[in-house]
Amino acid sequence: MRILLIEDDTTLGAAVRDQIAADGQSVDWVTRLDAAADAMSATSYDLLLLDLMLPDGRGIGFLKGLRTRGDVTPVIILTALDQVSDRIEGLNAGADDYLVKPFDLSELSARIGSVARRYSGNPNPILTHGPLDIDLAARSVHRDGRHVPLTAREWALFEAFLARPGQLLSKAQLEEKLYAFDAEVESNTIEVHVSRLRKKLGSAIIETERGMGYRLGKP
Amino acid sequence: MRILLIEDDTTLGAAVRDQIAADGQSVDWVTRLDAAADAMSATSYDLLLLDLMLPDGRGIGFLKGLRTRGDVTPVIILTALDQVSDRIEGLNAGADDYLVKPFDLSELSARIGSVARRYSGNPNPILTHGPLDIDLAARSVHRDGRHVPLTAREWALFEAFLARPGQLLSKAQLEEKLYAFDAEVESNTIEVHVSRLRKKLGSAIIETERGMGYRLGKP
DNA sequence: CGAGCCCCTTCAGGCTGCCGTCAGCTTCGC
DNA sequence: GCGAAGCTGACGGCAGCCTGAAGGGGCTCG
Repeated sequence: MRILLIEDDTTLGAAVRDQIAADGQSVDWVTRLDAAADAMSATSYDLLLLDLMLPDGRGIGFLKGLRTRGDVTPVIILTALDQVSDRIEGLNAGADDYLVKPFDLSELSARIGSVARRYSGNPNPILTHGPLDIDLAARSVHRDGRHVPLTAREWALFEAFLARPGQLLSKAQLEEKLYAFDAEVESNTIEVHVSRLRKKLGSAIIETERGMGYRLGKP
Repeated sequence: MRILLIEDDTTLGAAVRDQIAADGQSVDWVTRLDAAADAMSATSYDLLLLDLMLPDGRGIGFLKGLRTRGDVTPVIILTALDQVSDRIEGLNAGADDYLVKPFDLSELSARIGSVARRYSGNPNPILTHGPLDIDLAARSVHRDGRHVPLTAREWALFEAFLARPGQLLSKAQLEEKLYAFDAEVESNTIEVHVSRLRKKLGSAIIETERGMGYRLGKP
């Protein structure tokens, strides 16, 4: 698999390059967007690792440009900006995943592997939970074999439950998971999203513990 | 798991403390390095969360001091400095992980869980008490392997007993624990809830000390 | 640049079941 | 055996939850 790394921080870049190489992949490393464009016209890559803050522009624009030209090469965003808005912007721009710096190199390997599997035809690991088949990497859920589309918030909420199966999660905890550290929510948003998840995935999927919170139901 | 939080920002500190508590861990929070040293000489902790910039010195020095004295308590660094040099310095000084502010509280939980697992091997600590298996984080109780659902009040009461095993707790103390300061309870609410707990968990679980209060029974 | 669409948040009305209260009974200490 | 303290079944009120609907913001497409 050929990977193009676009990162201007030389220390981090070298570390990432070495990690990928150690995983047995082939890497090209550039530090500017124009160099990235050159490299991509010369070679076809299977995956881009894209820093968002670069000397000659923001990576978001570069990514949007790619997608509007119909390029579907998988992209993982590397960013120090860990505002939720930036992640959402990145994903909306067509990124497949993101990593917030600083990150573990092993985590990087895992995400690369996940994206690679998604595009290589090898099936991702599928969780099954009752009538549900969940592909975490592809962010897709099937209910009785039928694909159920989830919105961003719904997926985030569902993921929070999947991460701690059977554990009780208070509304406060779920809000922390869905919103930024400082975000203020002053209504029953969580209830509404839980309600929508139940409607889509089945009413038994999430159990209510009155006065305490919610938990993932038994399969 | 006992966690010591060393952080001088009161807003962030309170948020972190609440998150950890919500995860079912026990937290002590200090704002200075000398207070941290005091706390550590008084108690043994399973994990330190260490801010690097503190009113009475840099956390790095504190951490190095710990390690040279042979202390191997896991340390997660919390820092606003997201320079690579600082991370490397922190890790070289003997930190096990780091979090760059601002960070998601859920991410904090994940890292704590990861360190905890690395050092204990258990995903969630399970207390056993006679026929009961208690998972504080998940807020679940199993009796002879069967899940016993508790309501909010029942859980709060049960937690109060678990926090002080074997210790006598007066009805007044329990009321304080269950209700806000200004609470007015003018009946036998505690008796009723104790009765309900006994019915669910077994009659031996809570012993009555006539005229004095209640205590958790022996396993 | 405007229209249309989708998603998210907010709100309100309705419902469920938890909790506090009470009463009658049991247990305990003396 | 007597009084006080504790136990527990029953029940109504209301806090907490559910959900349909509406409004607004952002994105896409023409």
